[in-house]
Amino acid sequence: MTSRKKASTVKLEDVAKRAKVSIATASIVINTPESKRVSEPTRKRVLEAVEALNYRPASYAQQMRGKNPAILGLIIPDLMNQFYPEVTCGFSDTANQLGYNVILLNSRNEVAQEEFFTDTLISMRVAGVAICGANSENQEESQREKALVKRLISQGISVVRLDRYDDDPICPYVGIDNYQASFCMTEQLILEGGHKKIALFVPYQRVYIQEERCRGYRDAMEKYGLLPSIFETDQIHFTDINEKMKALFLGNQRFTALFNAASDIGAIECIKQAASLGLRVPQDLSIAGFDDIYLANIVNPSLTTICQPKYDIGKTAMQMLARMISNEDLEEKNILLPFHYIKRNSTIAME
Amino acid sequence: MTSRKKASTVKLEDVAKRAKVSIATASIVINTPESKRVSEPTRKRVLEAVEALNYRPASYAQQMRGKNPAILGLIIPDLMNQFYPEVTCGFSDTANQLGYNVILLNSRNEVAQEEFFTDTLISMRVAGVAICGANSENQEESQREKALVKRLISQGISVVRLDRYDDDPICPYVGIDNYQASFCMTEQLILEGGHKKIALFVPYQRVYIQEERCRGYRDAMEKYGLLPSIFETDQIHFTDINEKMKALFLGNQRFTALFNAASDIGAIECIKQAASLGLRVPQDLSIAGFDDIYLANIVNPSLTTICQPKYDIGKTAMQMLARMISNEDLEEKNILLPFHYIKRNSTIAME
DNA sequence: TTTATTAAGTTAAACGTTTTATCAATTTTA
DNA sequence: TAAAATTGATAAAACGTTTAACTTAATAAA
Repeated sequence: MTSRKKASTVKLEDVAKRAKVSIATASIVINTPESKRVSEPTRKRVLEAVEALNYRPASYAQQMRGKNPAILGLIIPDLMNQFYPEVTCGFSDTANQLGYNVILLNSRNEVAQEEFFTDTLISMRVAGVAICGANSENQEESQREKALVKRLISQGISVVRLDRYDDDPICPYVGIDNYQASFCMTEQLILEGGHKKIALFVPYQRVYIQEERCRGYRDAMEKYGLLPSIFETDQIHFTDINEKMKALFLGNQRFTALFNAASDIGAIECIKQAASLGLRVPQDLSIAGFDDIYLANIVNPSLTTICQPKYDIGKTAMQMLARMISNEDLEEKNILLPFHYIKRNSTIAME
Repeated sequence: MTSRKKASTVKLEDVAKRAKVSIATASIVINTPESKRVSEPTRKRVLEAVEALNYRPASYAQQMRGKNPAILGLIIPDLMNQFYPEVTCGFSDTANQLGYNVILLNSRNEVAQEEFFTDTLISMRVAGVAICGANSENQEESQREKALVKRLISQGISVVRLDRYDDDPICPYVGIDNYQASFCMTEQLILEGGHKKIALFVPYQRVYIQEERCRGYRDAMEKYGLLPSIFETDQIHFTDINEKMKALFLGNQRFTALFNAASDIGAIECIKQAASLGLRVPQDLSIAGFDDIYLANIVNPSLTTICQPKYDIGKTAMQMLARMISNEDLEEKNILLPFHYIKRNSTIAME
């Protein structure tokens, strides 16, 4: 990066000169409109100068004087994934309403990027950070990610976690009850679809929320005396989906339903693979996903899934962050928002 | 917004104290690693203190000293529209690579929001702004939007425009040649599809790029001696699409092709409406869109369209902005990136 | 008249960092 | 030995804004 010279902009001094008053007076006019300390004609002259020069106080100088910056960081793993623009919207719309600005940081699922961003955010002395962590590849990355959150907190920056959380909560989080959601979907497949052999697909990276989904599935199956069957799959590049599906749905095991608890994206990939294997969805095989991205309703057949309140997750995280920043104590440290089971055409329903 | 107190963070003074040196020395160690002005043991003590306290210089103080901020603004109309996350990615990935951070501002297609954002960005003294303007409802809004760009420029802030541009260029822009793209699509429908009666749908808001698309369509039609038929439609809520389609494709005019030049989103809506009217696409009616959003390839039938290089538009805008900020003069003020005609299943092809 | 009070402003310090100028101590050169 | 140069560190100013403390002049109260 080439070094850059600061562009000169209009400053309070210019306003004061034009209005023929001291800098202090100009500042008072601008900051305390109700103050009686300035006569009407003087106030008018200052405001005219502000208007004429289009003056806006430099926020860096205000910040130096002790004002907390109205800047927040939002770290997300992948803006191209349909899930995140909606979360981002919820977060940033709410932030704007509350008078904050948002620095968007797209980590591309790399912890190293997140670490770099963290340094930047500390430098900026942002008021708060919302983070939706990268898909950690392994234990070491998970640790680095945790360290990074702790580093932010140790610098006096408020942090909330989005969507993904942890069994060892180092900061508040906002998400849904993944256990309940997974339990609910499994139960629906059993009761509504009449399935007895249901396979669960989860990613190799067993982050905490994925474990929760496994647990929900397992408990639901056991509640109805059915045998849980959990399979780890490549949910990033889908390299082994085809092979696993062939074994499960064409072999002699004859599963009748597939719950891809990792994501809708993955479930849609499963629908594609089913077609290539000559399986009809949902007649031969019911497929369910998780997230309810926009695509879920477009794809053919449309996808039965768990709807996560994406916009609300972003919105709630922002509201939470605002409260943390102004040191209100949170009545509840973690917030689980309601989810919805959405029945579409990729699963059968018994009459 | 409640007033907020600044959180205390570790400062250079703390580092200096811990290392038992002056603030100046600490600063020198941190900023000029190659400098010979500090002895090895001293340097080591300082770096240890930095490490121990996890010190990062406050960027607002650096900014006050004259360093240009590494912050840019990106104003987009609607993050929920699939088009923009991709542009945003291209922009912000490139920005991060060049050492900049990006404030994302989602105007929700409201000029008033854009004006508010502009104030904020001026306050922050950002180095540059990339703006993709709101869909102006009328002439007055268009003017306000232009005024806002001029205001930024007058404050010494570099500005580029994305995707949407103008006949009166007040700043550089990045996009595609909408005239050529529209001409190309129309010509393909004529030559490849053998169509003679092709309807063009454009939005009521005739922004400049929409005019360009009209012009391209018209010229292509006239080149082959065909009659242009341009229809203004509600491309926001699609309230009159159904009615217009009924008239054109079920009436006695018998158009055989529809080019929705406004967007893919609109074209996909047209496909839906065609189905509800009992028209088969593409057998009864060919439909083409504009943008090539992700959905275009998912929808059934998949959509023939013009592919805009979304990621590259963002990336190129960022590179341009970087050059403007460092005062390199641009060899070309405006950049039109290549587009592609993409044939899919929503249009017929003669053998 | 003298003394408070009020009105309408101004001065100057502070915020955290960088950098220029300065200084003291040491080493080199004449 | 004295002068000059070098080394290693520091003091202080500057950046743009806010604000507590202060000033001056006019007015009101005693």
